[in-house]
Amino acid sequence: MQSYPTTIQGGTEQPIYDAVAAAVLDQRLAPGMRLTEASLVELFGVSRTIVRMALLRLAHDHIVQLKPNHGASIASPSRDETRAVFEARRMLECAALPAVIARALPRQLDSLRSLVRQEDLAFRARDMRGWIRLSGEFHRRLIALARNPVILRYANELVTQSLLMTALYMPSGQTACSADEHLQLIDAIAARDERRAARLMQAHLEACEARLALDWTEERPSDLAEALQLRPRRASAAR
Amino acid sequence: MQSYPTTIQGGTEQPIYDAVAAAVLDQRLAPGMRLTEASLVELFGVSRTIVRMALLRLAHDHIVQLKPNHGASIASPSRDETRAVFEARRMLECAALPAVIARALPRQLDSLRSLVRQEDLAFRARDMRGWIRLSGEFHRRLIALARNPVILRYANELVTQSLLMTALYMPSGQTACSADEHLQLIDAIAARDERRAARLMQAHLEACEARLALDWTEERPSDLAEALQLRPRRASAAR
DNA sequence: GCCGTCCCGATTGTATACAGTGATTCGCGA
DNA sequence: TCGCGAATCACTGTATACAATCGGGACGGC
Repeated sequence: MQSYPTTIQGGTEQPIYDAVAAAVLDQRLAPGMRLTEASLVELFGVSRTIVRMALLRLAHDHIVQLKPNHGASIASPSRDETRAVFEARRMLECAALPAVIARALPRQLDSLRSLVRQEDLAFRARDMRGWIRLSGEFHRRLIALARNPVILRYANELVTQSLLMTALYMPSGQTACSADEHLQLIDAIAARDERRAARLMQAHLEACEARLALDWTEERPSDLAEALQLRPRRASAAR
Repeated sequence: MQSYPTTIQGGTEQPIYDAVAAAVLDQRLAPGMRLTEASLVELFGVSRTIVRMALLRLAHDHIVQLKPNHGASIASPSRDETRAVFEARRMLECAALPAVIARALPRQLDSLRSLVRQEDLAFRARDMRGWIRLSGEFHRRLIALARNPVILRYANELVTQSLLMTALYMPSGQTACSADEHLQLIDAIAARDERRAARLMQAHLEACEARLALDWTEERPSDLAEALQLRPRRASAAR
């Protein structure tokens, strides 16, 4: 089970994909922000064809939303989607832990520890963007130790989406992911304690989700009647 | 946690995507088969633009391979990829079982049992294509009971790829997935026995993988020297 | 006869032109 | 001043034209 091309090496659209993805991870592109094809054409000096390919790939990875006849905007996942993604992460990352424990080398765990130190540094420096990016990076590199390209790809997707959700639903001035929990997790892995590692990962991701304001106002009503808390007088095909 | 659009509703390219995907699931399109843009244009009566969008999506889902300047062919995953996909399935589908047990309704399990009966019928009728398709369908519908759209999407991808791998590496006249194992799995779920269900799923997927001829000839040598079982006389940058 | 080279056909990669769609705005009339 | 409708604009959806690239076959030299 060795490395094989995990992400299809794109062609000319790759720079656009990378730039948008990086901007989302750094939270420079906020959820909901529109991406018109024309603006990207101008920024990257390529034709709309290329831009559209990039947008199609970004949409497939749930980084942008693609509404017919309305173009692309940075995805702004609903609360339901957020809950589903965090549940999926709990399943997936916990399930990957045994492979991580079996295959991780001590020096890789050390490298992970130094990453957590950076994370803590960024936090103390009040560099929230860098800190959030680094804590995502931690999960990515942890799952990478399982040496399964398929799981790694899925985990990458989910972590990226989680960062979007954090940007959307994190109450300002709140913390997202504690570096301490990350360190404990590494220790459990180093000790080859599958049960404890799984328990810590589960609790950690639950805590991350709990810190988000997913319950404050349940799902902004998309329907006017619902928003006004009225029921339509006449039957109008209640879906 | 309700349903939200799990697959991005494509536009005009959807029929092409569906046709190719269905053909792969039915094993009418064999791995490695080439798909030229021109032929799809003719078959579907749309422009190359649309065909390319379909191919891009199919490539993203690892159903077709897209080599630069060489166009598209049905993916023919390597043995390493096959092992990785089956390992990922073990992780993912086992991890999803607790949610399945918690959320599945009795009538849904009954419907699943009738699916297994169909599967058995197809097997007895020597309808191998139908049988393989149905056994894939079983896994898909089982994971759907976890009611997590994200996990469902990933499971769908992996099952589809597994079918491709089965087409590639299944020794002819061999069985792939036993209907009996499927029934036992349903029973364990109905009994809400998480441990047994997980053990059965793990064993079942391991058995599926073991039936494939992944070890017969280890990875066809890509290098001439390796193929002739020689070592280069002079040092030539051994990678 | 064998090997290297050149050319040609087929196929993909990219750009652009044109059509269709949705939303905003402007103008007209009450 | 307000409401309503039509023209307009910005943008995306689709088709097509042109450029680039790769593989194979013919040709000629050795």
